[in-house]
Amino acid sequence: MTKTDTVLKTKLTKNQALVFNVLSNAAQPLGAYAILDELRSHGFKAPLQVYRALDQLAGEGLVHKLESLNAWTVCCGKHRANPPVFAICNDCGNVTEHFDEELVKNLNTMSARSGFMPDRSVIEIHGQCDDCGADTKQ
Amino acid sequence: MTKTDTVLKTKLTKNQALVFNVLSNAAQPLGAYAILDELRSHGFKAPLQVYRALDQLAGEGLVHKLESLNAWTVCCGKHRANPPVFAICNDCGNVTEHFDEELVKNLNTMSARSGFMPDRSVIEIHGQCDDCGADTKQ
DNA sequence: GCCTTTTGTGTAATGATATAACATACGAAC
DNA sequence: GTTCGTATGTTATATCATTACACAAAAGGC
Repeated sequence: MTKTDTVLKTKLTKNQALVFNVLSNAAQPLGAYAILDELRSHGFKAPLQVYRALDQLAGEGLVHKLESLNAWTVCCGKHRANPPVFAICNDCGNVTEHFDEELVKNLNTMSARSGFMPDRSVIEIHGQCDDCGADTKQ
Repeated sequence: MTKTDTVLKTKLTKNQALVFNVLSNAAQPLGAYAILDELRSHGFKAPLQVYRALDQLAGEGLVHKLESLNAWTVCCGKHRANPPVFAICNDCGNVTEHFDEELVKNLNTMSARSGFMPDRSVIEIHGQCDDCGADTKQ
């Protein structure tokens, strides 16, 4: 717990709240075992305590899993029903969450062409963020 | 080796060719350890033999990793420079590879807004495929 | 040729991520 | 206050991936 004990939108259980707060205060996405280590001082001893909380939080849309990093981050909260798009910087590791109506339409159109019914979308773009790009332009 | 010993586009090493053929003949994406098991009869003994081949094949664009499944599949070969989009059926597990110029444009536009330079995109849509959707309609 | 360098391969050990199975505690409903 | 569902605790294990080191085979210079 470093920055803030974030206001919770939903009634969370003790473990869910602990995990959510660790993620809220993290500068970058964390792996489940990193979260576990953060919470050992609160009595956490086993990965399952973390995974259970993460699964429940993800189910409520409060956190997302970054599949290509095997890491977790809090939801920015700005994308209503739209699937999130993550931009992941190869250099500094920063991750930003975005959403785009047009892109969602495209995905739906594309899915419809083959009769596919989308349910959950994983969109993660790896590349170089603005800051790191600026750094390398001498 | 069941269906065909697929014609190779590039000069592959022995292990790369073995792994590529296993994936070519698989109905669905395979995990690295499933590939390993398929190749034990060819003398494979350690996961690294599989992972090395997969990394090299992925580098040449001959196979893709499905990040949300931790599994691997051959490239359909139809998407030139465009990032692939995978549709993954929750029910039957079938995975189809697509691409879409419009979608790529959207991703690029979206990235440009925040000064992000895309390099590699992971786009995986989970849902229900046409066949499985038809099954559940009465 | 034959030496050197690069690339591919073999093997063991370990690290990192995730889940199964079962036991216990706690709060709400009745 | 007993029952029942949900949350939690704990151990063990499954699954996915890499490190470190050794050896072999092909490619190029001379």
